[in-house]
Amino acid sequence: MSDAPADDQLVVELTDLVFLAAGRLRQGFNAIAAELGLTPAQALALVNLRGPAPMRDLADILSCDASNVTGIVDGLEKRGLVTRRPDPADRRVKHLVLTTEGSRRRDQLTTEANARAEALFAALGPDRTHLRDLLAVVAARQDPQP
Amino acid sequence: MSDAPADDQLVVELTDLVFLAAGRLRQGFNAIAAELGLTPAQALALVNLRGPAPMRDLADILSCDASNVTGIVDGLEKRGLVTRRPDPADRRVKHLVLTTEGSRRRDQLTTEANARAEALFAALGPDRTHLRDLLAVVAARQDPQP
DNA sequence: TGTAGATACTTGAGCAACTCAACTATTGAG
DNA sequence: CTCAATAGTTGAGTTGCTCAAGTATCTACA
Repeated sequence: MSDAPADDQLVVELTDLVFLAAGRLRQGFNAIAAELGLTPAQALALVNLRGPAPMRDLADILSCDASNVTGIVDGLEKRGLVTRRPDPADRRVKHLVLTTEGSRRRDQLTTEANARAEALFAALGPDRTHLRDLLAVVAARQDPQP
Repeated sequence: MSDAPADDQLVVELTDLVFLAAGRLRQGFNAIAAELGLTPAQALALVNLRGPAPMRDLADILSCDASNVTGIVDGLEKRGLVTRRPDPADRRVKHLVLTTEGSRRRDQLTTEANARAEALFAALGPDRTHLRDLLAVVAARQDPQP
């Protein structure tokens, strides 16, 4: 059995550091979103819109209620970044399609967010692959506790 | 110069993994908070209350507006977990003091949250120290971009 | 075919968590 | 003594979310 208090301390440190890194990344993302006139949720939806896809799919990706997506997409549509296109094969479904401007804004968002992330991880140098591998092990765990 | 597209891909992976790990940790924390009848913000405030401290300090720790703390502490006080004690030396200040029940609930929260975090990081084995060291490098960076 | 149950989306009510501006009470510095 | 700064509160407003209910449509099966 290993040293329990030291173990505890390590887990606390890990938790704090993960939250800190995520916080920096999110803060950067939100700042760019704001520059582009988007709320964080709208920006998050936008970067997850590649091809045309039903609204339901977006709700699944964002793992939130469908009614939430309605509001977020309303905002994107009002800004002319996205349109709802009815699916002829299933008239319940509306596909979300990026407009030209929406596509442009989405690319800008991902590019700039990536640049910020790049800057954040730059200090690691080649160890970045190592960090990824370690985090991948954590990610591979099934959701613990019901 | 290194391979730009591959670099980009790595940064995207790192970003996703950090968000995923943070998401799991937060989800676990919020679940425990809910079990204890606390909202996430209340739980976060509670774990950051050690000794008696001015409300201002808590606002700084949580890096949020002072008026936000007022509401959160109202909730904790209504649940009997915390009391406001006026500072005799500076009558503008109110110190937040944990009640016995508040202390108990706080310990429970930290203990259980730690157990969940422990479970999340368990798959790493001894590599946990390595992960911490890498994340510490990231954390050491000054906030990039103004 | 007809109908019962599932599914996609919307609407409305409501809550949590936040910010900002304005206010009161108090303190500290000149 | 006065004036700017600070601690805390209040109220208005926003965002992001959930849940319940409703409409329209689809699917399966008896």
